[in-house]
Amino acid sequence: MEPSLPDPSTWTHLTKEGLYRLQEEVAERATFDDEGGDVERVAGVDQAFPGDLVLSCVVSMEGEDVVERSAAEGETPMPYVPGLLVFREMPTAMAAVESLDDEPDALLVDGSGAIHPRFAGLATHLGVALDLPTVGVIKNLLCGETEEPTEVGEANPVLYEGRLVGYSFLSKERCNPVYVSPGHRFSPEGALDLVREWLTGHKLPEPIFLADRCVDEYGAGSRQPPPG
DNA sequence: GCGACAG
DNA sequence: ATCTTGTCGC
Repeated sequence: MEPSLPDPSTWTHLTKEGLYRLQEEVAERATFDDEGGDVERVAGVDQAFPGDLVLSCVVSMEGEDVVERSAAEGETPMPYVPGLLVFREMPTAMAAVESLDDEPDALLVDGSGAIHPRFAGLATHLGVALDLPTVGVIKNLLCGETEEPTEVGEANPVLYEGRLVGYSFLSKERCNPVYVSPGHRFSPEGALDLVREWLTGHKLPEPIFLADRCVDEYGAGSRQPPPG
């Protein structure tokens, strides 16, 4: 059995180099192959940051139906640093996913996967920590090179350090492309397929779109558990 | 040294 | 991410 990753409470005591090392370990444990099996239930994950708080919402779906929602909140552990976003969003995102009554077959995360300086974005950390297949979707490229797609449905490889880490993908007319990458237990192609399957007319796949709306309402309202 | 840089 | 009105276009 592999040794478990350090507890989130120790992260703030680590140096930048220590955090980099942690990400490298997570990347080593991640698998970028399609070994998730049948994917029926998919949950979207997104965060918001009102004041000093971190709010996370998860919306679990099967087909067209929302089958469950969950939320979690906490204080910001540390400021946002490009490449180290995971240490800011992980704790509440994990808590929100773990508070679901029924575990989904896969996670669509508002954050990157293999498209990352050390091949371990938020989606990868969540996947490895929860042992769930995950896919990362971002709106701005963190690293790597790609040819921007110009036609709806067009997807082009994102290369970083000679590796295929994901795809730039035009999901909707008159929108900027999104960048899709495997988090854990998905290949770059499988990750792109999952995003395509969960597109319903919005720029982002429906579970993430709804998690986005959910977390906004959760933060704007009386911070009560989100309604159905 | 300078700029770039998920959310 | 967040601070924010109107406005152009489907």
